[in-house]
Amino acid sequence: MDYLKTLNPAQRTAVTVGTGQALVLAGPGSGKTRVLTHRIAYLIQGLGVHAHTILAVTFTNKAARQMEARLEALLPGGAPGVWLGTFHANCAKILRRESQYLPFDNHYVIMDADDQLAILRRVIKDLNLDEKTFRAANIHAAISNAKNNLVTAGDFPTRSYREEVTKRIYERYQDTLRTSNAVDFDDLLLETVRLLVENPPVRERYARRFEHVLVDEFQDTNLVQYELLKLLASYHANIFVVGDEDQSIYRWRGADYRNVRRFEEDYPACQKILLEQNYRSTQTVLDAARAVIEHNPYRTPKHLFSDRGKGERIVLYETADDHAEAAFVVDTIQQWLRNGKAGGGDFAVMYRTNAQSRLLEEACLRAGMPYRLVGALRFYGRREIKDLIAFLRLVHNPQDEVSLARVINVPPRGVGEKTLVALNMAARQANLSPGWLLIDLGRKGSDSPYWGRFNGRSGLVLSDIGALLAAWRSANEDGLPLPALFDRILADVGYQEYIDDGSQDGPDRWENVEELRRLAYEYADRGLNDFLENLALVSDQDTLPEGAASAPTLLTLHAAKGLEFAQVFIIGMDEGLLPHSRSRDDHEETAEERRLFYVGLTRAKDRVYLVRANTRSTYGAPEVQEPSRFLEDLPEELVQRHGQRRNGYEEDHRKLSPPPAKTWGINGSIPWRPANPAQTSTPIIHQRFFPADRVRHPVWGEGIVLESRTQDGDETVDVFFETVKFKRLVASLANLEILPKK
DNA sequence: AAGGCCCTTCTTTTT
DNA sequence: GAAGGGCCTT
Repeated sequence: MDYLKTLNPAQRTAVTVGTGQALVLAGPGSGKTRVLTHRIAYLIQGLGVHAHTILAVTFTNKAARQMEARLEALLPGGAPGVWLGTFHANCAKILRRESQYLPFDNHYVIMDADDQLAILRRVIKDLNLDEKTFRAANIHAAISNAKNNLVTAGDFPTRSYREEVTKRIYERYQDTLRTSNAVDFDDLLLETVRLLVENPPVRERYARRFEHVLVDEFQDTNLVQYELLKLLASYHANIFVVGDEDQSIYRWRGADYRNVRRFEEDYPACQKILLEQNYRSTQTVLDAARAVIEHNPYRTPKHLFSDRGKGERIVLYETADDHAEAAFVVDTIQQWLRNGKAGGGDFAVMYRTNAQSRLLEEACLRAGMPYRLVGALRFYGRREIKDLIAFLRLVHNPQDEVSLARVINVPPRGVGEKTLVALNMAARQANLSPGWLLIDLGRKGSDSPYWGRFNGRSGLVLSDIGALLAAWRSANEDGLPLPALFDRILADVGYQEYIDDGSQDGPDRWENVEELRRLAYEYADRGLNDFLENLALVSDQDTLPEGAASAPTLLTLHAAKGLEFAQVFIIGMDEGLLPHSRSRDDHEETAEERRLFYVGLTRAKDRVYLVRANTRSTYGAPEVQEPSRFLEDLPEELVQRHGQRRNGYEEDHRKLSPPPAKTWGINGSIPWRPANPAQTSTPIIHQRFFPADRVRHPVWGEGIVLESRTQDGDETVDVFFETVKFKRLVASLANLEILPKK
């Protein structure tokens, strides 16, 4: 067992800990995933445990895949048979197998967030409720929250009018799911728990099967997940969990880091192992991160240490506005790339909200710099993708009312509100789902008993659609391969002509369809069911191509968990963004925002840049921003400040360089010279340009110097030109002429 | 029934 | 500054 030799003592203790319960509290970069994979390898190879009796649960598909890859490296042939996947994927698998005990059959479809909102909007309308008072999104949150806490529609409290109404919506929503032969994300977990609680023989079967249960990111489990684990481990009670309270960032999804403490109470004999050696970051990064996280109450103190040395100070850079913020990030990265001291894949840019990626993308495009964007794009959220998935879902499960409503008139074929209502009415009276009624209409035409329920024109149109659906279903049952089915649907409805309609983004949309088609090819031998299940459970966060990246990565702080990069930019270090305004008044939520910042900081191996903007456009209009309160937590000696003024040292600064007579620059604010010269600068050359200097460029004309610094034997000047706005120039090449002060 | 235009509203974070 | 909904016209 050579692989044990590569572990440090604490890691080895964790990997080889005896049976029973183990709680591994692992700081960032301490080899958490390593411990988990080695543990599995040790169980199989060292203790002779059968792979198929091991259940390993992760939160993201990305993490699951990563573990799979590492297992393959560790064990010859990998560890096939291990139930390795996300909570949701493992539950889907169990539900599919045990559908005989469930209120839906094994052709059930999984409703995503958009589908859920669509159902709720309709329910709210059907109940004649005011859509402003009862917003679908809020109701959705309430229902999801209930489900995460094991509260079913029947159990939903009615202490207030609002709760009463919510309960009614919840019930109707649940009815729609069932008549659609569907579950939502939360049902996957809740129904599995219910299955195991209500059917002792089934519980017994799974509990006996899973000799070992291992859990990653345990701090992010919610109550349903915790119960599920307890049920699954109820026979052998071998449960090995790994987590870090300080990295709990999914409270809003019901995650409760106190499950860590609950675990210790529920399993008093559990062995607790701390992993404190960090193999990722410099001591400066760790010290800064600790200074931040120590402001949070109720946590297990940890002493992370690193032997990587002190490293570079954290750069705090302030810009005039959000455009300059993005420009700074892109320019800085490009500088590193140009001098060959870093590769594109060394960089990550992190932000609190997806909306912040837009300006970054634009800046990258303008600079001609390739980048990888995680999430945000919402490939699966695109109209054309959702359309095609809806067709496929209908073939798989004609009861899916959400999908039917989505595509019954795609491409437009004359089915409007009236026809749809007629269809639904007829279906309800026939005690049949609209989808099945449609198929009957398609198969029998005017001989169908339902034909008479529609006027001539809509009857014709509906039976046409029904005929298509019926034909697709038979083709699928006769074993038509998935890609061929996909093509057939495209051809039958004339989808290409519909989506690539000569408009500007037509070709892009069609390209997306082809991308989905390519994906269908990969599932050719696994079939429609697996394809749909994966589409539902694989998120946009997982679309990031793996392997050595050569371009900077743009991602949210949430998506960054579990990853590491040589250099990390965290942008939007402003009050209202981080911490987010929605969490301002709640201590627990502010604490979570702090953990989010902590997660971001600890992703960095070598360098951190914290960037903020003095004004920023949130909706449309620019608004003045205050620096994030978290910046105050950083010890001054770990930080280098650059860019615009920052309260505190503003006064000193005025003495050093008198403000120019005329207000210039962006939004009327005046950039000043940094208080401390850059640590990295090599003062061999004499600095020629200073903030607020007026300069002339042969091409771009007159501009004003925002900032200048000497670095790597040259002087880099940031200039704001009237013509082309912000530019970063190398002084020796740019041929800049200094103009006399006005 | 469909498409176009204007209005509002909105933004956390994701399986 | 986008996307969805409501209201208008064809």
